[in-house]
Amino acid sequence: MFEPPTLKDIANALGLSTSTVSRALRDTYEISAKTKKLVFDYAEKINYQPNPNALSLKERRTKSIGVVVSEVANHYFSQAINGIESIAYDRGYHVIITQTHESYLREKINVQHLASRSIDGLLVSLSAETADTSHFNYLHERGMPMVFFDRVPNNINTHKITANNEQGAFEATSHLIKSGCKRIAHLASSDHLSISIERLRGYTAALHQHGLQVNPDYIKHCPHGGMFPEETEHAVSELMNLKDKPDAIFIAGDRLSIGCLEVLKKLNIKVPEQMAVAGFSNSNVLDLFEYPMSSVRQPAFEMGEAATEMLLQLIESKYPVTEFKDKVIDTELFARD
Amino acid sequence: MFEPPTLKDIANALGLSTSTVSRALRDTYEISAKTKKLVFDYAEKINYQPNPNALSLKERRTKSIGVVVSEVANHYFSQAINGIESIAYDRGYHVIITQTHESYLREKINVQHLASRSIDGLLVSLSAETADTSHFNYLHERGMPMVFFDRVPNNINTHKITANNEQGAFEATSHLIKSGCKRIAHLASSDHLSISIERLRGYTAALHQHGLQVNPDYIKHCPHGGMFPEETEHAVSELMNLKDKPDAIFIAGDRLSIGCLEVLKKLNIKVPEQMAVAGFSNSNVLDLFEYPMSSVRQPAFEMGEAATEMLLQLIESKYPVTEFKDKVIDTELFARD
DNA sequence: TAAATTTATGCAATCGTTCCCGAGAACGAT
DNA sequence: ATCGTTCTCGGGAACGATTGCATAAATTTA
Repeated sequence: MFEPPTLKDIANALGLSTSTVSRALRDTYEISAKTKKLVFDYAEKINYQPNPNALSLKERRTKSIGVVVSEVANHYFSQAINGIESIAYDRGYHVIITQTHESYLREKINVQHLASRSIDGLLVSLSAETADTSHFNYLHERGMPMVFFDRVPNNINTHKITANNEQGAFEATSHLIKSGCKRIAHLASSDHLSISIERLRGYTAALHQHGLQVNPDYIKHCPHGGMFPEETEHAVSELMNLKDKPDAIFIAGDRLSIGCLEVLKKLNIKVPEQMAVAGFSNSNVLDLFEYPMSSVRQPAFEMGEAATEMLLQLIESKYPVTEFKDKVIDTELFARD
Repeated sequence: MFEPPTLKDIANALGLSTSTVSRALRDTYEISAKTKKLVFDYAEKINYQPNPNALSLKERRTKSIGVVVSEVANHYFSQAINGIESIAYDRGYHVIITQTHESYLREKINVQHLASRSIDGLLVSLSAETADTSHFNYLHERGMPMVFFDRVPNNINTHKITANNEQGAFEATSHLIKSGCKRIAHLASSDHLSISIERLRGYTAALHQHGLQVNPDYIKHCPHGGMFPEETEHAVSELMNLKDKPDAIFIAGDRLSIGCLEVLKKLNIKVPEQMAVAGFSNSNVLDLFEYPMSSVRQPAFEMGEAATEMLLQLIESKYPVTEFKDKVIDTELFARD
């Protein structure tokens, strides 16, 4: 049905060979000016576009990069994607976005799919379920360029870019403490994620620094990052059923924040009077509340940009890269009362 | 660097020809069982994956569809995309997502890019800026299968799927009236979009039915659908500067709703005491407010599914399709007080 | 005028895959 | 022994683009 014109079409119409047409279009020195003009004009007229599949086959690259994130509905990721696209488009690369919905299996399938689509490189933020990264190791060992951002593995030697999670968590927790909270709980994503570990570290550091005890009962992990509402509900309920209820919660993520607020509303617990809340989130909607929650913002757009820069550097490098960067970008605390 | 195995590699290793290997892998009847076994096992061992570019070149199709939406951060679109992916993946298609950010130029570039990537079909929701659809007409005339959803053009004859915008707007506006509001303003996206026209129609119908006048000063359009904060701010300020201020606003979209609430908060106008608000939105975060706004939900996931079904039908049809559906799905009003 | 050089173009291989042919072997039937 | 089938398999031409090499014509040089 949809049959775009090819080099051969131009060649036949003009009584030239495909090689001449090809060279004319690519403005090679060995083609005469008038032939070039002839070809240019005709190509323009029929709106010729080179077939990208033929090109990819020949050049052995697709000029497209794959992106693996948990969900585009997450504000952090949608902003990061905007950063990724801004760089990629500028450099002539296409971006293929896939979502894991925090599922390990989905991640594996997506990565497999992307690799089989012969993309030039991979930009990844791990799913909450992912503990085993062998599907990435496999590709990495075979030379597939990849850069991790936000949620990074520790056993793959490549560029990584993360927010300063420990600092962000420290500041948010400290803010809660300074607001007068004493019993601060922590609602976290799955416990093996790099971001979870780092944010937990910041949280405990803040407690220690202010002479508060770390109460293990106050720390709740959601293995699927709050992807299932029941998960969050269960965690928050457990906190509320403690005999020594927390008076604040430091929440480790966007989706968890929204989920947690939903549960608190359902339980009819007033925020912030009965329960102070602060956490990581890139959603500006949270500012619309009568009493907005304090939030740690990650520089999502910049992280997307930086990760893409790094990936393109890997892709376009003539020699195998052996020195890898581990870039950490500071977060920003938007303190509210 | 990353050189996946090819048919030839298998053929050489096994002392067969590429055609035999090809046929063996595709389980053709003319290959003996033991040869098949041999090939299968070896292919399995080296994890052979057919080169998709070579396949696309040969088969003249890419098994991927392009999606054009304004923003993935919009909850309506992120849910629609989930619907699209659920169908597409099941049927073995890949999904390439592009964002217009409500820009006509960006849309044109993206569509051009997608077409040049020789995708098999297109799933489109128009940008707020788009008045001229000739970039789609051009492709459509040449036989590119395409399905429009949500924001549809009226001069392209193909499958379309929309929410019942008029009904939704009517219900939301009626709800405001029944809550006692008399001077109901309407904050809309750009005035040539199909959704804007239909929602405006529902809004005026509701006013008429309840014996209220339609005041043109109360109707404000944002040409970029609130993509720029100043746009919304300007529109809302104008409403607030009227000598006969509205007592309610019916808002035509997700982004506009959030933008409008931001402005109202900034102007220190209490919702809903000083200003009742209702509108189209698929964001569940709005329910977290102390006084949640009533919202019209579109069945985004289902719309994505349906649009994809239709598109795949067009793509895979043996004969040119001439009968086109225009599916309208009902919205649902979530009334709050 | 013949040889050398430049200029402009075409031929053919290549990328990885499929598929139309055709080739050879095995086998049974005549 | 010859022929027609059937079963396996390989050769080679596509698909659309690029590119090294060959070649013809045009031009310059000796």
